[in-house]
Amino acid sequence: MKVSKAQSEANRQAVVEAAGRSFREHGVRGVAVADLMQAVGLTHGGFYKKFGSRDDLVREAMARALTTSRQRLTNRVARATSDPFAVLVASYLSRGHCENIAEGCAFAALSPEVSRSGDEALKEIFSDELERYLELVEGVMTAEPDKETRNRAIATFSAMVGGLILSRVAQDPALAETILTATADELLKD
Amino acid sequence: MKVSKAQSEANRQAVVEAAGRSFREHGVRGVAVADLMQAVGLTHGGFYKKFGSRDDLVREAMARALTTSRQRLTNRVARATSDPFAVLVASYLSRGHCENIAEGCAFAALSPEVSRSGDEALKEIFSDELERYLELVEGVMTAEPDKETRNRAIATFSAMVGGLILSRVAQDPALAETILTATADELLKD
DNA sequence: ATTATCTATAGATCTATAGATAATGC
DNA sequence: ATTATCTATAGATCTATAGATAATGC
Repeated sequence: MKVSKAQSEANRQAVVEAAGRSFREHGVRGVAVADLMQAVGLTHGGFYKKFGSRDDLVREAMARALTTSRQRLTNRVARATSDPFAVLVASYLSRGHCENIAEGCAFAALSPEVSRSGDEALKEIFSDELERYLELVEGVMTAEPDKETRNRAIATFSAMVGGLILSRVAQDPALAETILTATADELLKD
Repeated sequence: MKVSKAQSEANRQAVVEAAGRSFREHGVRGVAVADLMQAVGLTHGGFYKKFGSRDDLVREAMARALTTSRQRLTNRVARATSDPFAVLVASYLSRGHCENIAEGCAFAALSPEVSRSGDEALKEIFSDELERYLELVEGVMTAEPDKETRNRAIATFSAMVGGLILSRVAQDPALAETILTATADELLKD
């Protein structure tokens, strides 16, 4: 029954990753501790030896999910050969991102739920990461940002997040696709 | 204990309205049937004489919330003296709307939660209303819409919804305000 | 007589804890 | 000996139903 210390830590990390995916896919309230432990092949009893509370896991999983997605975006932009801004917008407003909510942007998946959370620390995590996402967009737009650049970065990220969310609401696949492309095209216009 | 037929119907409508507000404020999963009945001054036992199921109420309350918000927007735009598009954008991306989630746009409050719902009829309600909201934006932009107008309407509504959602995530009031104004300014620029 | 609402409760689900079990690590 | 995990369960909460109660409406 017992496993090595290294395996136990690996199990813990697996729970954090499974939680990040499940919370995005089913909502923070839509996942039970037992589900997460089962996803990693454990029973629910051991959960509280790994985490102080369910809320602790929510915070850890969301912080990880947000930084991972941001770093993935950063890497894609860095690898871009021609227009980094176009790569940023296109990879965010892509069909793959729209359909893969479990590994996608946590802002698009969970912002409303987090906004109304009573967990102030969780809201701080989202709020702090929002600043970093905005800095990322800003940095992609220009090497020497000014106030006008920042405002454009904010408007850009608003459209990206809103476009992804609305695309997921549209039941007609053609409309879902149009929302992604129309929003991206408008951002790349000016 | 018993009330008149008219009063009973009034109670039913009050439950639908309280549900619309509570679902937007606390999330669809964050509200219990007993809470809603209590908000109207009733006990939870009578709920199932008024509604077939909790899911039935969710659909009815969300359909009502979406059409009510849309009609309110339509009225404001119709009453606009100069620039209807500016009125549309400014009233959606306003501090009042940001702070009043209970009576605000259900797309901004609940889209992600509805997108992952297993209730196909609920998703159809959101999807169908999305089309009507897009038609509203389109109609405000021009009297004779073409494909390019529609794409701009889509991109506009994406930015509106995303801006409102991100403004609610920002914990710093100054950033919350900047997200609203920067997104609105960018939409009014071209 | 009918019925809108109330009280009470069954059954399901979830978080968190307690104590048992068995493999690790000194 | 320590401890990672398991089984079992307490306590809370939620949906839905059953039957009682009392006011409406024929």
